[in-house]
Amino acid sequence: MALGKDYATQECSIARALEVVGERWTLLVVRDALYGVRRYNDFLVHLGIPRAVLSARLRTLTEEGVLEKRRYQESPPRDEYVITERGIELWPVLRTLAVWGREHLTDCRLRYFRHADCGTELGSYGECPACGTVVPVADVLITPGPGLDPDPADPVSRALLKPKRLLESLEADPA
Amino acid sequence: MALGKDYATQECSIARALEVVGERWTLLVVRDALYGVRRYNDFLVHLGIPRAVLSARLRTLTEEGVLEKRRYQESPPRDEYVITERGIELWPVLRTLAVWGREHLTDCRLRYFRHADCGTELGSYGECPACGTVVPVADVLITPGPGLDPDPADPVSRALLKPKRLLESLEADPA
DNA sequence: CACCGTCGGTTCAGTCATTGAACCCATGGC
DNA sequence: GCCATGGGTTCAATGACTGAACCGACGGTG
Repeated sequence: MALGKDYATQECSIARALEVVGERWTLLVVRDALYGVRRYNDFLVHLGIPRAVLSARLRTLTEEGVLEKRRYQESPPRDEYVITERGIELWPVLRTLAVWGREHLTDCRLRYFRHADCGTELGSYGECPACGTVVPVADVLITPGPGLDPDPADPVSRALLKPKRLLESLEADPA
Repeated sequence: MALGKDYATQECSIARALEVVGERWTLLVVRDALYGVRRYNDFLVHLGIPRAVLSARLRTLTEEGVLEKRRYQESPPRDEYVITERGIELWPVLRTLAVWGREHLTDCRLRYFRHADCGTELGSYGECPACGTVVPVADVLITPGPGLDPDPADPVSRALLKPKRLLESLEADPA
């Protein structure tokens, strides 16, 4: 957080969590990482975030163990940021935020989260109403809704127009 | 949010939600409101937040329909801020944040959330494992854990040392 | 070899939010 | 008359965010 350091006096696991993921942009970076975004430039164009802020967020998220920086080619040296187990466990937070935002703030469906096995839309508690089970993150299928711009400018948004599973690396061809 | 306005380009209900509750302190104000805090001064001492920021947060949360400002006595005029249905629906977000913070960031249990009817601690999905039902917010009992300071300085923290239901107005006698 | 483009950054000046302290005002109690 | 309480506002200083510019390592092209 770091305006006046942190939520100093708060004995509360919510406050502790917000010290890590409560800064501006941070949860959107985690969202993108869950969506399969891994490369600096993809975060950059998809979020429209200043480079300095992105660098700072990637660094602290890596230090906190939410992302892992991984060399994926040697020449030229290139790193990607992959979400860790600790980051994956933030999915319920993002899912519940999405539910709240959808119910109260948007008038048109932007995305659906579905159970990949059967295509049913997830219920409010992250369960599959058809199968009656809680759906693991890797089995969540994200599909576009009617409210989404059908021809977005950046390649990451274009790649997200196709249904895909969470966590699966996103291939954004710049075409 | 309002550093550079908002998350302008994001077509995403998570981003919309964060525009409303993503600013520093905002989710902690909502947490306190769910815990039963209603009065300006109680928020102030419990959060240790600058007065100007608290006033700003209470105003925007009221404008967004998360809190409702209500006159509770006429002379001298006194208002309280009561959480609305829209605010209550943020409970899953705060609960999942608390679960994540507890799992990854704290080494000692600070608070328990229990089903008031049977005393069982809530499961990861907000359900009562004993009764097999999702527990409504008003039936969540919040009880202190071993990691909590047994003799806190401010009256709100002292009032929260006793088990109480969420939403129920908190009586913080200044004693 | 010269030149250009890409990726993943850092640096920097300007703007805007946050902080903490001080001040304010209406009312009530002594 | 005087102080206390609740609920604020104002203000200077600090520090985070923004956007643009710059940079270095490489690869590809002519």
